[in-house]
Amino acid sequence: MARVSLKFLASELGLAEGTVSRALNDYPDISEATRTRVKALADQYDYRANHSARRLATGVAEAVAYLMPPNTGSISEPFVAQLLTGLGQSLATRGWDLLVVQSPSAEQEGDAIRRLASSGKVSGVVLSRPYKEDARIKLLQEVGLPFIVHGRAQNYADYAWYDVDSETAFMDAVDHFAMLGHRRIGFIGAPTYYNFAQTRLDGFRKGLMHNGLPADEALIEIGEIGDSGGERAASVLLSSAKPPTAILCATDTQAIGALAAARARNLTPGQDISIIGYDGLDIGRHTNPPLTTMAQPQAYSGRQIGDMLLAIIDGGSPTDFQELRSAELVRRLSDGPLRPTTLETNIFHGGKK
Amino acid sequence: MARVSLKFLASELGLAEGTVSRALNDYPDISEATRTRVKALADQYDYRANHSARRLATGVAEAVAYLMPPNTGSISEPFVAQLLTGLGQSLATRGWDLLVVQSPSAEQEGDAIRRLASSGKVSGVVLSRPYKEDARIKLLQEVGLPFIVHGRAQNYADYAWYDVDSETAFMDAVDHFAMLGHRRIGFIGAPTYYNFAQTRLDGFRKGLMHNGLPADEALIEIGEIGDSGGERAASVLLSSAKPPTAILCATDTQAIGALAAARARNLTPGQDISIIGYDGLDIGRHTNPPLTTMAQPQAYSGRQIGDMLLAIIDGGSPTDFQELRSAELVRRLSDGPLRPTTLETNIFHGGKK
DNA sequence: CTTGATTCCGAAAGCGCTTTCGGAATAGCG
DNA sequence: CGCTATTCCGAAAGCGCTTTCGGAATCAAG
Repeated sequence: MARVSLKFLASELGLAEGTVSRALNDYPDISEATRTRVKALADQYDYRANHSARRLATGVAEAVAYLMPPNTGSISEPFVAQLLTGLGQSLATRGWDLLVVQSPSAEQEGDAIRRLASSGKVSGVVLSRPYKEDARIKLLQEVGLPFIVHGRAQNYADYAWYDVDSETAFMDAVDHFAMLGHRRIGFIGAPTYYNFAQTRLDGFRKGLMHNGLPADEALIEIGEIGDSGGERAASVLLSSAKPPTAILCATDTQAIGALAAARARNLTPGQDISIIGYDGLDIGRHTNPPLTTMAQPQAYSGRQIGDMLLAIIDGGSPTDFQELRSAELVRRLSDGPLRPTTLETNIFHGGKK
Repeated sequence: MARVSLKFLASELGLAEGTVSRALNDYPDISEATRTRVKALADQYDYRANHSARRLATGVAEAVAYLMPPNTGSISEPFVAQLLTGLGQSLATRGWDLLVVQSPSAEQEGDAIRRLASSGKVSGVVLSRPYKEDARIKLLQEVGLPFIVHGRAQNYADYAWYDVDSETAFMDAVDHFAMLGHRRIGFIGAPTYYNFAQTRLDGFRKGLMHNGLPADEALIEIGEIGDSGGERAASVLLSSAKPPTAILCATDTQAIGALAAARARNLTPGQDISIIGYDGLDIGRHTNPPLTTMAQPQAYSGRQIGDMLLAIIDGGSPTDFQELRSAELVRRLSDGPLRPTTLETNIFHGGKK
């Protein structure tokens, strides 16, 4: 079944190429009769306009790129597939394509973006997991490529983004811990060049303040994203002189690692120590114990982000497309009220010393 | 920074467009002097050939599509991101693009493929998770689009594929269980329209035979992919009159669900009952208890698949690219030797009845 | 039946690039 | 120094589609 061209259809129909094209694209200056005649034959031959030719002629790429976050790997990517699915659905409503682009290293992301812009391959870009100061955002603005950020950078006034309010979520989580009686609350964060990491840390600090708790820097530990990062950070926290009785983690995967670290010390999470994560990963239901977490609504985020990007490409003002969703606490079994355990008494001794 | 065209470069250099093009593409009939002159200016203007125009002129798409498996969602997709990363790396060596395409439903996948083929958007396709009888494969062959299958369908003689030998893996797993003394071994499978599901079931059966164990259909339960499917299937198995003492699961996510089902019955996996999964998901290290699994080497599968597909597109014979890797048992804590527990005695009673 | 409006389609000019072909300029040779 | 071989570049023809423009045919109105 060889590829059929416009020219072929035209000759077959005894029409000019231009006429066939206009018929197919529903131009008003084509009679209903020939329009249906043309479309029928096109269907019959399963004709599909060559995309490159179409793009060349119209000048619109009809495609969008998703910039794959660098350092992709490990458990932390369950959301990538979900996001791509949603994005794809959104684009499919127009028959647009979804490109996945990645750069070999973080340094070369600028090149990748520049290449995208100057090759005209795509009409828009989705950027994930921005840094605090994100050069990519500035670059996208410079080259004038429409884009939307999944997350926010430190200043987020003048571009489009879709984000979850993790700052509030972390304040709420501290409230939750405080309500359970915890006063020594630890925090496992991610590298703060990621803006989300900074935001969550800020939320944690505000939460402490809001509950009249002292900010003890010794209770804050930064680790890599992922379970092993969380495990290491939790080990540090738990082996300190005055370990926390509750730990808040910047990501679920870190929290999962923290659970392991706690158990390795014969502490039962949910009883001897409380641990809460953030993300709402499904897998948290099956950890030991099931992980309490702040779930972000990511089911339809892909679709939403796609729709927003398309609107911007259509000429919408980026600043009209800034959407902040909120996360909600999903209680499972890794948190619980403060109770005087061996750990606690140790702490009290320490405190009295 | 407006987009710069060949024409602009040509006029700027006082050369003909064709000459500039050939200089850029390293044609031998261009003097070294002008070649460097041209390239310098191109660099200066950050020139990048318009891809659509180039594709139109050369006729090669310089892009490859990944067909996103339908029903994507839940935990089962950690590998998608990994695969895409690897694929992208492979394609990047040539500057080719990676398209992600999905169809709204399984029925419409044929249309999606036909559209891909007749629009000339891509020069090749990666197909994941084939069905036993996979119409998509036949279709791809008909339309003459180069492709490679990640996995295999029932007959797999005449196309390219990259797969892991799960049949042998499942035989090995049965051996393992038998060595631990188990004789009532259950199996939780996936829907057998997926060929991998059939393969694994076959491996299980062969394993039983190899160990002289009877094939008891009551010990085989098919469930959906995913944790809840596994949980349901395990519940059925465990609440039967003669429950198994060991369960083999077609996927890790099902096994994770099975762990939950066992614990819900106050059975401790690894002691009262043995459970083994397949996939080697990282997350298995954090389940309760950590999941013993047969790990497939998927770290570089994406790169490998990409390289194979490119070779085929270059004219290689698809049948020269069929690669079978093997999985290996990763013992964690969800399996153990058969021991007479409450469960066992129940079984013996049942058996004597 | 003529005139001005409409309706519908053909023709042609690109979109930005590649690639073939031929010819001018240069080099190599006796 | 004349002649053939090379080297290097210009010109032009597409690739398959879109879109503007103008004109032929049809229509309604006078």
